Amino acid sequence: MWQRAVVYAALLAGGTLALQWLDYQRLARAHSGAAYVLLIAVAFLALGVFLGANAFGSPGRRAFDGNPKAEGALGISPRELQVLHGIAAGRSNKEIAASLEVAPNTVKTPVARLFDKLGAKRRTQAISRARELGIVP
Amino acid sequence: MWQRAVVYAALLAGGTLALQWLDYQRLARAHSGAAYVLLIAVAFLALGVFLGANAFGSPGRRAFDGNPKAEGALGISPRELQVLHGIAAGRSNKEIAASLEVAPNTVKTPVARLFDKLGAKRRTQAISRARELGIVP
DNA sequence: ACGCCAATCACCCGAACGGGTGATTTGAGG
DNA sequence: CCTCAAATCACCCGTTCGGGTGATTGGCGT
Repeated sequence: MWQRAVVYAALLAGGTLALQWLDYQRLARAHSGAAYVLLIAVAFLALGVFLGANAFGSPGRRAFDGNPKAEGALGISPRELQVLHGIAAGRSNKEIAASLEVAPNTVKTPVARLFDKLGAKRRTQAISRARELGIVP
Repeated sequence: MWQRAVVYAALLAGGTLALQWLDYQRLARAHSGAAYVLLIAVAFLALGVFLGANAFGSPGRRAFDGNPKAEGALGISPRELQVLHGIAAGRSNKEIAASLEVAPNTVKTPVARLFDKLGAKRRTQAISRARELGIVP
């Protein structure tokens, strides 16, 4: 995205300089200079708006892909992540176990380990922590 | 915010035109015109970036103000909302009761009513539903 | 006046959870 | 080979939660 914007900027700047050079003789006459400068200003304003919106805007529109850094730092395993998403979706251990096709007792182990890793005492706190860390949306 | 940007734009445009007019004589000489045009272009590019970022960017930076429509439609009372925020923050009934300065038994009533209104069977599900509805961030 | 609703609170009891014990299996790495 | 960690699972037992019962009070609308 930044590469594309840089290309656009280079093209526009290059075009501007080229026109400047070719029209240098005309620029010295009448009032055409003021209109020309305004045209440049408007063009660059539009480019700036485009760049600003794309560079700084709409982070929410990107697909959520978790926070692999935090997951790695906390040592969250793939299974723990699966269980965490089940918890955050509002499901009980029993329901999570059913969807993972394991016994309910089995779910309790990654749950307990998630609590340790997230510093949580209960499910709701684990969700809250995971959201702060960007691990769940 | 838009008003401020418009003021900035008007000032910059006005300043540009004033300089244009005052320097019209100088513009007809040497290469100073190319440098001048580039200066204008850069200034408007910066303004554009600023406008773009603020107009289209960072929706997350706005203060979260809930979803009063959904709250009203579901009939969620101010107390219930307080309790919901406590739940979403990962707190136990006991902790929520302490912060609201009521008995733990008292918290259970709005909790139960939130579950009814959100169609939830447990706290985690209530959080999930409330987030879907935009009631909690 | 009455009815409704929210808020407060107590209590009963079952379910789910969560901390703890333990066991086994598997796979990766040294 | 050994060690370690993850995953699987069972069980014990205490805590929290949640559905239910009930009561009282206060505010608002009819």
